[in-house]
Amino acid sequence: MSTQLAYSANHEATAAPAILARGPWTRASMDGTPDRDGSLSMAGPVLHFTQDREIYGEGDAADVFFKVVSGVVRTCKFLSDGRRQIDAFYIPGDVFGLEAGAEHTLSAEAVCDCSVVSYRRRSVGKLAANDAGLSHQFFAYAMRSLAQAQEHALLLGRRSAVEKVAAFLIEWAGYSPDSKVISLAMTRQDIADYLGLTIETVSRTLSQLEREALIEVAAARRIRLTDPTALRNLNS
Amino acid sequence: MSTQLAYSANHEATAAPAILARGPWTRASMDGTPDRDGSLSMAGPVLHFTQDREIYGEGDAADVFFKVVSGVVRTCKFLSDGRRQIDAFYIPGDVFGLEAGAEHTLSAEAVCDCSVVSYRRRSVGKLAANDAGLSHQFFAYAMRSLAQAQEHALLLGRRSAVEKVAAFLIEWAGYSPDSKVISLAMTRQDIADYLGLTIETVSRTLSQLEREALIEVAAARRIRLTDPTALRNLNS
DNA sequence: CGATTGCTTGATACCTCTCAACCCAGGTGG
DNA sequence: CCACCTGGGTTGAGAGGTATCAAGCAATCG
Repeated sequence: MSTQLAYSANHEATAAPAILARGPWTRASMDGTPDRDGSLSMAGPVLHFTQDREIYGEGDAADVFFKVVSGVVRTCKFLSDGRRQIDAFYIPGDVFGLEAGAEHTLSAEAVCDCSVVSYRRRSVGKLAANDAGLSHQFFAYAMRSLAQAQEHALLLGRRSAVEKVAAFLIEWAGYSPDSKVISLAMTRQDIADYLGLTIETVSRTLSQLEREALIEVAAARRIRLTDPTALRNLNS
Repeated sequence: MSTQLAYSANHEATAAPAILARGPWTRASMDGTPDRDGSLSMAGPVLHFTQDREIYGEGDAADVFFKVVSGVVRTCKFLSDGRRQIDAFYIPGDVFGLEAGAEHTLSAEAVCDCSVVSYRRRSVGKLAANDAGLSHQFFAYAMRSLAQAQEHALLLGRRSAVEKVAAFLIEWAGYSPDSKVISLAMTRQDIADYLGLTIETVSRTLSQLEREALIEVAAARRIRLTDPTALRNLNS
């Protein structure tokens, strides 16, 4: 938990701007999001969620969407027997929960204690109708999410456990202030459900990578990339 | 090959309208696509591709996108060692190849001989800028594709081979005129790469389902769903 | 402290892959 | 016309990777 708080604090300090700046094209952030173009009036209240609290469920009315202020959020789907597939993690600055239809197609939950801003979708729709630029932003947002989902499908369908874990580490190194040390907000179970593996396989694979001196597991949630290049080469 | 031709002919006969009507919210079709709202002038020439011909490659300039007229198209990604993940199949009426960025993020190939109409993206963008309805259609299209990709990720990450194959059969039964008999345009390899399996596992699983009397493999590309309900129950 | 939670590790089972042989239908050319 | 070849599909035997089941460890929290 201390690691989680450290992680959150980390991002709260650098805050949204830095993360938005890092690359809107690789994350589900939106430069055109209301509070960036000055029309802050559209933003609803900031909401707080404690760890593992559901933000919305699959099938819930999608009349609002959110932007992460601090902490980390996950979106996921469930099978009736409880199997879970995590679709994406969202870090400060990222937008999630935006839908075309009336209902959410996934659930969203707080990975750690986190706060999010909500936006009424209706008012955004009206705004977009009069603002070609903004509506293009929405399209771009959707297509960016799509590209990520497709990359994720490739990983799930065609990569081995080592490759999956390596890809995960590299992805998160990119979001870390120090790209050599990763502070994870999520549990092994979250990682497993994101990669389509079991918790044990994730753990074993991390141990294996440590044995091979590619990484160093300083603490369970704190991983140093000893050899990022070799790690990257695992994914051809 | 005879089965493929039969399949194509089938769809050519009923043609785009029927397939669009079947449910734009489950497929990557677009009601707002130019040739539907009367501005047919925007459509480029109809192009023909023979089986397995590449329509565009990952990284190619995405200045045009396409709509299937007849036949079936697949979009996919490759790893450097040749592993392939098929992202989606497109049937007549479906739009594919639309991007937010300048480049295609996937490759597209002809599953069987097929013809497609091309559209210049630039002109569509201009049109959308003046037409809130159309630009919303683009957003809806992207979000629909996203929802499909997420469902696909759940399948890839959390379902067993039988469940995957059953899901595939049920999906295609939905696109078939007779929902009990499926005519497949794609090879076992295509199915395998779509489901994240090997060709042998697909074959074995189909045999198993036939042994259990859930399906009947009339011909390699022609499958009758003997017990659709049981098949559906496999996916909880 | 004892209990709980998250994580690691081990032993084993099982599912899917790999490698290989074979079948079958269609097309080709002698 | 038939032998042959080819491509797609099926099936089998065995290997391997990941899951399952179970135990143990460390940190946190009451």
